[in-house]
Formats: sequence, structure tokens, C-alpha cells
Amino acid sequence: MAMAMRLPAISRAVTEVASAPVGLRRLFCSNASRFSFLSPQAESQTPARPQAEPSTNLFVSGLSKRTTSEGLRTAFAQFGEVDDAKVVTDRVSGYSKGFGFVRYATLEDSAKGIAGMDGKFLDGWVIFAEYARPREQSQPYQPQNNMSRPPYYGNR
DNA sequence: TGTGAGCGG
Repeated sequence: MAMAMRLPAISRAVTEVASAPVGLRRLFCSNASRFSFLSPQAESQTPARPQAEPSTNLFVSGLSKRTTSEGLRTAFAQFGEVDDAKVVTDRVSGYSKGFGFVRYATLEDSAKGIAGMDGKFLDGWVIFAEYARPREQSQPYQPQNNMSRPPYYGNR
């Protein structure tokens, strides 16, 4: 009879992980070596990685590879006015990289977007919504590696 | 097994 109790317990645990705040979730989802042995109260007052500053722009991860920018927009539009929604895709293959960005019109809407979509299912996958980090290396596109100079093979 | 953490061209 103990077996019969196991399944509901597991599904409850899954639900709790999915609905936990992202900082807590990484404790479960990322590498097990970072599992904390601190007391519960010590954990709650030491966020290892503080959330990004509130922004109208959201970083959404955990997306299904089949989720499109349109699907992302319609899902998040339930909670506010979406200015822009984009699933990041690989340039050459065109496949989704499994994450994207949603920009709301206002901070209030973006907060509601996180509350409404973080930890929820989209196209069969639990997605994570959080404030996007301000982008470094802004606007004009600059390649990461410096290929401006041809390689030097010696002999002048 | 576009196997799955991440912050875009």
C-alpha cells in the first residue's frame, strides 16, 4: 500500500519545484553538487544569485523547440501588452535554442507576465520567466572573435 | 533522439 502513495507524492513534488522561485529552482534543476546543506532560514536569506533588476524585458527559458515567437507572444499576452516576443533561433539551422525574450509595454505588465507564466507549461514544457539582464555590448553588432586580421603563418 | 543549460544578431 505504500506503493500506491508514491505516485501522488512525486507529482506533488514536481509541481512544487515548478512553482518555486527561480533562485530556489536552480537548486533542484542544475547540478546536484551545488545542493545546499544550509538550514532553511539561512538559505532564504542568502540568495546565491540575486534576480536581475526589474525590467519590461523578460528572459524566458525552458521553451519547447517547437514554440515559436508567435506562440510566445500569445501566451504572454494574456497578462499584459506585449511589445515584442522573440524565440532565439540558430542562424544556420533555424532551430529554436529553447529560450526567448518577451518585452512588455510596462513594468507592471512584465511583473504580471512573470507571475502568470513562470513555472507554467507551454507546449508541454515547464518554462521559466524572469527579468532579462540588461544587455552588454549593445546595439551595433560586433562579432565575438577578432577575425579582422588574417592568421599569421610565419615567413612574412 | 535538434537530450535541455542558458541572456539575443
